[in-house]
Amino acid sequence: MEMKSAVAALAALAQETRLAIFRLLVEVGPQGLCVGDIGARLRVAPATLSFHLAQLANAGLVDARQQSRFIFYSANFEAMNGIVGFLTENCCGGKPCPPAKARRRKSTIS
Amino acid sequence: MEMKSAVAALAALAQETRLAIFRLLVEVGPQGLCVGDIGARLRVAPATLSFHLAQLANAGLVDARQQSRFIFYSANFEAMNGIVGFLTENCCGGKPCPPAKARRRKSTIS
DNA sequence: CTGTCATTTCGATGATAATAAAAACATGGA
DNA sequence: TCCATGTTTTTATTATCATCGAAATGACAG
Repeated sequence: MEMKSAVAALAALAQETRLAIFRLLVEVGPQGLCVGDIGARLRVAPATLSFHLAQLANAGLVDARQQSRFIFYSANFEAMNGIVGFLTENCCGGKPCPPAKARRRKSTIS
Repeated sequence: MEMKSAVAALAALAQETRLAIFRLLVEVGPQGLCVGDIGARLRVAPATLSFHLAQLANAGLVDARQQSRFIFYSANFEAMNGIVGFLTENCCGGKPCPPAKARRRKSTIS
């Protein structure tokens, strides 16, 4: 994952409603939830919810699949893995964030 | 780390200039860099840089210490650890993001 | 085809963010 | 003290974001 998509993914999660949506989708697993159910559980108006889902989908954090008349959104765990990996590699020096010791690993991004 | 501070930390990193600043500070280690040096290396105007550093500091991602006439900013690795931990626990189900086993076909209907 | 339900798009509005020039605020040396 | 330098605030401008009602789109059942 490079800088630009990392910023996009972080920005997608850096919003209370969207983070709540994503966490809910993580919780329910690969099956996901349809838009109406998400809105009902988080108390988000349809238009607002659609807006946030579009941003999450655009950032690659969620996938959408049509099932009957409903559209089910589910968390994309690979994308999440990518974000965690990016942060770990680029912002922790590759380790689970060491205790401020000599660090000379260089980042692999330009 | 709870939801609100997680959003704040993610928002602080969800900006190209700030992410670049933070990565630079991670790279140079605990010693950090003074504002002028950061600005010189990233080509950011003083006022803009101060604005972003304030946001990073406010989110707890960087620490500032005065040294002579200069103010050195350094990455706060614990805070970074906290973010990674939050994402892993809340958005990956506690695991390093599960395998692609239960993953269905990805039919994004954008 | 037609009606209905689920979701998205449109249009508008208030809120927040990023940027930079200029002024103000430190801090340390002369 | 006074000056020079490093950093932050102020002020203003511009751009982007979050929200919602209303209208439009899309999908299925009959």
